[in-house]
Amino acid sequence: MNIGDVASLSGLPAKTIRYYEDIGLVKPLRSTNGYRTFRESDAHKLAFLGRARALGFSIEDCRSLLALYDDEDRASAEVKEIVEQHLDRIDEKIAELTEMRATLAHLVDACAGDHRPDCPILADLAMECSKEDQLEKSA
Amino acid sequence: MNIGDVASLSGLPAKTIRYYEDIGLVKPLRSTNGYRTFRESDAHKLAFLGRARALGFSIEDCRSLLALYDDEDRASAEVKEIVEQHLDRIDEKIAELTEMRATLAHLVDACAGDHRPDCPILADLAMECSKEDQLEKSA
DNA sequence: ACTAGGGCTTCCACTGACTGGAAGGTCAAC
DNA sequence: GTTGACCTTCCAGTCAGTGGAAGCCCTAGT
Repeated sequence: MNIGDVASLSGLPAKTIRYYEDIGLVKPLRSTNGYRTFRESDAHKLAFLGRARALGFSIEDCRSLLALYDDEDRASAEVKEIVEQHLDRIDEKIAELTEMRATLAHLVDACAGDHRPDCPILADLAMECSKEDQLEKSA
Repeated sequence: MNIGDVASLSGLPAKTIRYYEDIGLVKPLRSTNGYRTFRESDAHKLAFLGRARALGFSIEDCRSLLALYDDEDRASAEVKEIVEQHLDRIDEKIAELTEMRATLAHLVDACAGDHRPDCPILADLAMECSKEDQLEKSA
């Protein structure tokens, strides 16, 4: 298989596949004309990578997961460990975004959004607020 | 004020402040020895930037918000527009992460996480599944 | 035999928003 | 006068690709 074939099979851009070879995630053969030649197993690995990346795993996580995938004697605990850590990072991000969301929604609500210059959003970002507001915030 | 002073006032690292000058977000003066000299207004802008960045606004959003902050004749609608768009992007991200989270949590639940090699997580990533499983997934 | 096109190759530069570090100038205190 | 903290610039690296240029390879059509 040439790179275009695995690209359509895996859904990954050819550029990305070349990059994955660069960083050692796949090791396709080369035919005499210099073209990369992908085996079935390479195509599987690329599809695996595509799905792992879609689930938000970092490249280094993917590298570990691929190694475990290749290792017949792995302990499933090792896999689970990686996934659980990733899950924790996702939970942190969701919490962070949710907090931002709440603050922003509050600001949007408070802003008239008309032609006048008065804007509680800018006021808040600039912290042009009274002592009461500050106490309220720290509470 | 030197850069160290505004750094502690704004909570931003000095490196970041230099970077913000590089990209034109702040324009401190220079004293004869070459040191940056920050005015009160610069310190305010940096604090503004710190808060906007903490709320997840991109640098380009920050640039627009700062311009509106400086513009006495702004319409608050312009500010609100930027914030609402940002809010939409955040909602998208939360939705994306929440979906990932659900899939991953499902996988973690299904994995024994012991010394044995059998691992539904890897099986799923590899899509080593029967026709029934595929139907179940697409349903 | 020639040419057009599509696919493939490498290499370099760019993204966002910094961060780390090296090499060196400046300043206040001891 | 020297130590140490602070400041300067510049270069390189982060993460995970993406875009583009220059050039080879292969097949189909004329």
